[in-house]
Amino acid sequence: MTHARILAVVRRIPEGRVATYGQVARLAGLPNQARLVGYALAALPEGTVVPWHRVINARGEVSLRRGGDGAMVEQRLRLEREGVRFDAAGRLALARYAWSPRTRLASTDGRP
DNA sequence: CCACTGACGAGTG
DNA sequence: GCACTCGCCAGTG
Repeated sequence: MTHARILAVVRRIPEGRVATYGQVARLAGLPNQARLVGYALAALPEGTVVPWHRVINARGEVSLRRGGDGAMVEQRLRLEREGVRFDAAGRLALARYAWSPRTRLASTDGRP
């Protein structure tokens, strides 16, 4: 199932890092299928343990969902709790928090 | 089987 | 940066 592949990738996102929908899709072997990632996360059964809050859109912001802004706020709070900072526009520095499968943890990079 | 929906992305003007 | 279009596909009724 495609959902399983997607979730497997999401589970690998380290704390304090984020990945875009498109990136997750690619890592899951599903290039150009970012929508599926969103769909897979939207269909998450309650109680499923995956860091869904670490998945954001390519603009570097938390995506709205059909349910309302409640969970959107929760997602942002969870990220801030992990050290991810948002600017006034509600966006985060993708160049700084974007996760690379090879980068792993360790380096807090952000500056060359 | 068909129509519609939806946490998106990249390209164009 | 904003508005619009097109591509892509699993679920649901």
